[in-house]
Amino acid sequence: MRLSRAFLPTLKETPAEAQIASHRLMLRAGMIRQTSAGIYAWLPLGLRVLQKVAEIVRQEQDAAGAQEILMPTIQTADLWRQSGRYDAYGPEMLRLRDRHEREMLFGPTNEEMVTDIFKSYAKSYRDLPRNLYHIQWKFRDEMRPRFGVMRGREFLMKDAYSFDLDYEGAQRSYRQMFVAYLRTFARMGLKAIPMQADTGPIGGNLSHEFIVLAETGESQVYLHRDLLDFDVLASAPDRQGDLAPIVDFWTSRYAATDEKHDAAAWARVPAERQVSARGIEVGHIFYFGTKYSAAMGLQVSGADGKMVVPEMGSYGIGVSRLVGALIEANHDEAGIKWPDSVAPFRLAVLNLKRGDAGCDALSERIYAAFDPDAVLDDREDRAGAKFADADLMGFPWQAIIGPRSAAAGRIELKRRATGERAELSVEDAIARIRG
RNA sequence: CGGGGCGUAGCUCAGUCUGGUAGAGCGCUACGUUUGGGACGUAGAAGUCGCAGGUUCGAAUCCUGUCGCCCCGACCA
Repeated sequence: MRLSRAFLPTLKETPAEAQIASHRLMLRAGMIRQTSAGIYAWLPLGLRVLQKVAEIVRQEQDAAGAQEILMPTIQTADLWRQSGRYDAYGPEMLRLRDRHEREMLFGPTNEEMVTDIFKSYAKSYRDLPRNLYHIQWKFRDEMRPRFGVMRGREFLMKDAYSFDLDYEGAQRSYRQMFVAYLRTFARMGLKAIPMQADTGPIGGNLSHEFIVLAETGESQVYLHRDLLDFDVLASAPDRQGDLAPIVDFWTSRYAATDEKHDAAAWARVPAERQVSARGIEVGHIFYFGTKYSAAMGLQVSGADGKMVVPEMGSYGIGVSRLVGALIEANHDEAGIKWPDSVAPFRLAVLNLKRGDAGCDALSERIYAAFDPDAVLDDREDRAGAKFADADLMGFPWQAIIGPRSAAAGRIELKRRATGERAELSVEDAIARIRG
């Protein structure tokens, strides 16, 4: 992408409405544009990140055996009346009427719908277990949207729904998702810690919130430092095998949000291993038994010929919220510092002297090596403006090409995250960026 | 939904108290000078002052209503 032709509008000043870093930076970097309270248009830079985040989520869901579908945003009230949630949900649900005065709604979640769909086809115990997920826009009419995409009304969410024959199976499905979540967030460079969450009327211990630590987090959290030190990606899980040991490792160390905080248990964590911090919830998994399967009339024939009501769980990841959380966890005064795996572009090529034969040639060479995963700043701007924009938009690598070094056939390579710089030949720079 | 605040140029804001024909900086356009961390000069374009009523000779300014947005709280992926 050549910046001289790109729609990547950056702002020098911060729009007044933005309070927290991620919101400020998303507006300044031209990632999003608010269209009304809690509702945003995603501009090219933001959309690329959103898609990269979604793709990592997708890969890990697929690896965990879940299968992608896509359910509609608009649902009928009838479906929700079957579960009793149409009346229970309250004004958070955006209710609509179509031209025939039929009652509709913009889905805040999809338990009813997925259960209804699954019910149409699943007839036998052989049709289980299954896990279906989709990545779709949701709407919750929050009383008070805030913090940009962190707490919007419309948001992109991955939600998966598991169907199992019995509680043992539901536990296995839960563990698959638990492990998939650990890997998903780790691949984005985030330390997301599973913390015991409210299980509502079901009870048990099969509900966890995945929390990313960030200064601007909405809730206070307490955890054992072991959980932060553990390298999730160091070994690949055996998904066919027993995942319980992995889950046990995470759940045997103390980790709780404010609401679930247990001072007595916390006191048993060695003082030097105690971490108390602010956190952002980026995922939530839970088992809810037969709540929806029973309400929606889902049952299948068991091996013994008797009808069985499947056990279900649901597993959410706030995809659009993650973009905000990623920035909260990776920024400085100058702007965003994207982790490689989710960066909108891997490299920014800053041609500091457009028209200089050496600068132009080197710029084009290194740009061509990474296009379309690179931007070329070929604008008619001064060097300072280019540095500022590249730092703001947070590309992991900057290839800085000025007449001084270009004359010697060399460029300056800067790593955004660390500020580290090196003067290299184009070939060496390309190799370094490829990693 | 309770409490508070704000709507004036693309952005950040002044002007409102005390009514008198619309302002600044940044950004944008043109030209010149600059050229490694958001340059400088000159000239220029750009605003139904959120919207609707009302008061007044005259309203961004006063009054009434309304819509929108932000912050704190309760609530929440």
